[in-house]
Amino acid sequence: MDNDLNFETFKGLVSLSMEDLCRELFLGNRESIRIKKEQVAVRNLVKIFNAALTISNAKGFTAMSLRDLSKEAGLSMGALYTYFSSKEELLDMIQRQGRLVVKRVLLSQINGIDDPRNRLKRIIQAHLFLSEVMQPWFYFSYMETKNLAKQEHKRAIESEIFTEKILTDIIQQGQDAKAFRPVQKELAGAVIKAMLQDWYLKRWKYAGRKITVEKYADFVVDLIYTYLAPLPANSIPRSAKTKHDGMPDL
Amino acid sequence: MDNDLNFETFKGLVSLSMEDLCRELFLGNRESIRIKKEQVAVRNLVKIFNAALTISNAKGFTAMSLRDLSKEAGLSMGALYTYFSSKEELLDMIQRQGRLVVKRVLLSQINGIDDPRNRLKRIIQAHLFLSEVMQPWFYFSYMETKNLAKQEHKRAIESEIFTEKILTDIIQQGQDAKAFRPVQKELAGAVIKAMLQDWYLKRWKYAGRKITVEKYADFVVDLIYTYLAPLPANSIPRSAKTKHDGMPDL
DNA sequence: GTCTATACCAGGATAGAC
DNA sequence: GTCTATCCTGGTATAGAC
Repeated sequence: MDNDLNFETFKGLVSLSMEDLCRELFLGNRESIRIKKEQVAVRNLVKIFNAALTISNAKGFTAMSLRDLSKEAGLSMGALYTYFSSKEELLDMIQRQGRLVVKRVLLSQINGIDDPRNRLKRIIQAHLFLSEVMQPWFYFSYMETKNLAKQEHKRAIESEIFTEKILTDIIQQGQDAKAFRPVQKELAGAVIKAMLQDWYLKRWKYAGRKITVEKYADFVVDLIYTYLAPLPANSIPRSAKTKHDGMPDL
Repeated sequence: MDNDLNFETFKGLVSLSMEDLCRELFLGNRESIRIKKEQVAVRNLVKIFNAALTISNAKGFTAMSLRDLSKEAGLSMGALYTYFSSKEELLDMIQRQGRLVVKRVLLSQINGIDDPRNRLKRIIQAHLFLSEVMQPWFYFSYMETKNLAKQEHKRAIESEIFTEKILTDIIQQGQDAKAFRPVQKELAGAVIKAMLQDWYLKRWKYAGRKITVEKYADFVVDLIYTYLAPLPANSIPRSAKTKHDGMPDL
């Protein structure tokens, strides 16, 4: 039994129901939310965020009117504006909460795992499982980044870079320990990230093919283990042309 | 010298300047464009499409007003409407022209290459080089698919599946010929596609790191060759758990 | 805390002069 | 072929009753 994580276990470890997320969001944004009773506020925030994510992910946040939102959430326009002061603030709240949770969960999941192979496997599994549980949030964050104002936009990019750096650091660590062969870690990190993102961006496709998140995780881990496996001592280099060429990593 | 393609050669082979693309689009849409003189029409279409792609890719097609577009293109609102009859039609035109070119170029590029390894390399290179030349179109197509009406939306998805099927067919062919080891070709195709898409979706990132499209292509080809390489006869399977398990491919 | 009614503006679209 | 002026809908946001 190695350091494997399965999806059910993961779900048990993290509390990420819409209600949990909205409660945390409420507690972290009390100043800007006019409603003071936690019960009421959380109940309505759940309705608002569910509706906002559903509509936005179907036709885009810009195309979602607040009249749409009001109808879908079952609250009047006036009520909506007691939870946020502008449409833009609603956008920011969703993005901020998403980033907060991602950072916390990813870090906690790799904490204490030292072996590079296990660490790499775990971060891949954790990212995929997390994006499965919070699929609408991840999809939304990705698609609506461009609609953020400068400040929040910058934070979104930092968050993206942060995740990627976890990956490249692990690869570096594995190369130092000779557990991985020398490859361009920067590109390797980028394409792993691309594969992780594809899971939540194309979920309809994978669902239609009955591919579970665990199967996808196994596949990605296998692919990347194969690529990073040290060469047997007597073997011919797999590619003379494209192996590590000393290009400086960022 | 194998069947390699470099980016300069590719650009010489295909005619894909904005003017070429707009001329083809004009000739293919004469009914719906009120302007009849080719010279005038093509000149203005270039302005319109450049402006539309620039603004849309910065803040989204929905968020782009026709007043924005009019200003950026240097044409009046009235003039714009002689080239398309509604904002939605403009969207459809961009998407249709994009799909048309992608299909034609990809098929022509792999035509005549029979060896599965070379064929796989070529399709990866061709897709990356094409998306490099037409980056704004690719980015736009990806991001604005959800804004399409039902019919066009369906076509966009078909086009996506089409590209992926080229990949999985090549993998199948390579497996039949024992040039590739048995893997889940459906998942392999999906993640290759994800890597190809990352190139045009995150171009700012790669540009900032001074990674050229050729370097990226080499990296992806190397990664996937390594993964698909047949196992040496006496070796231990790389992963007992995740190798091909007879899951039906779609 | 929540609703209804309304202000006000920006959006897509078009008519008709040139 | 192109522009300006204008129409009208539907958007965000708020005031004030309950």
